Amino acid sequence: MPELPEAETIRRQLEREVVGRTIQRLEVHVARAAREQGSPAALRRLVVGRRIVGVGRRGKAVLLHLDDRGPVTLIIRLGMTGLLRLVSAGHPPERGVCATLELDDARAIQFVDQRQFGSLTARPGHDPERMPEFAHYGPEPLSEELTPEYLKEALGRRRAGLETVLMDQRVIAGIGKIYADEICFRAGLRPGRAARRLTGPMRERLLQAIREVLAEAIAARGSSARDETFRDLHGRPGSFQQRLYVYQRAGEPCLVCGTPIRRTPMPGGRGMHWCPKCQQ
DNA sequence: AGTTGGACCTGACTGC
DNA sequence: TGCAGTCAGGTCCAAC
Repeated sequence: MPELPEAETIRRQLEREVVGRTIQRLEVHVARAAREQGSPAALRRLVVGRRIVGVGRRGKAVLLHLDDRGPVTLIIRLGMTGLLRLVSAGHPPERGVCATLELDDARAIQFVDQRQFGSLTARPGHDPERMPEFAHYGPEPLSEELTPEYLKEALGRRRAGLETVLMDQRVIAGIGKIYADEICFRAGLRPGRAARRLTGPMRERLLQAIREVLAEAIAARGSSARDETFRDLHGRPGSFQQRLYVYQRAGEPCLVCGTPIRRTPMPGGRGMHWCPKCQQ
């Protein structure tokens, strides 16, 4: 599932490849991909003919900033299985391709999304903070806005478990299942521990773990774990799956102490992976 | 307000 | 071999 590191990997690659190009055509192969916009035609009207002037990211979403005048942003939400692929024009839309953005240089960006949880939405302006999608989003985890004081405030009133809170985009934007598991491990904290029961030193460890894990995962161009379909813009897998300590490792020995990794359900039935010896 | 559970989706896997 | 059931978990929504 594409989370912040995967979205950032795609953002960096798009920035190198497509800034300056104009969107000549937009083919929507699966109408559901434009559901947030209302219709494929409405989406087409807003993006076709506009030039890509920058590529951004907010949380797990990739942002294509279009036009200097009459600014529009194409918000690409990857959902569970979404990815972008840069292909040559005329490349046939294979199974799973939901939309094709044809550029003016005989190339195209394909939006591939098996499970169709992702979406494409165009909004006026370039500032994500003014878009309804991100109105409730918490700070970017790698920005200076994420401070020990903020964490104390944000975790302090939450009765829920730490992992649940880490995955709440209102608290911090961009963390999903894989990195929530890994951050908890790196911080030495059990994912089920009540968020508001963290001490000051624990929050310090948590903050450091968030920054380290996400930065390392970006450097590794994301994770393509066991049942992860993630591929970057050029179709290559990431490599962070080789450095996962707990995610999807239930029953296997902890890489630090050898204790079998445990999997326990969190509210909603999803599993948290953790080491009973390394995590308090 | 915070929390929980279900719905949306499809492919991979499991068990009979 | 086939087929029903289960799991995966990002995000939104309804209900407690």
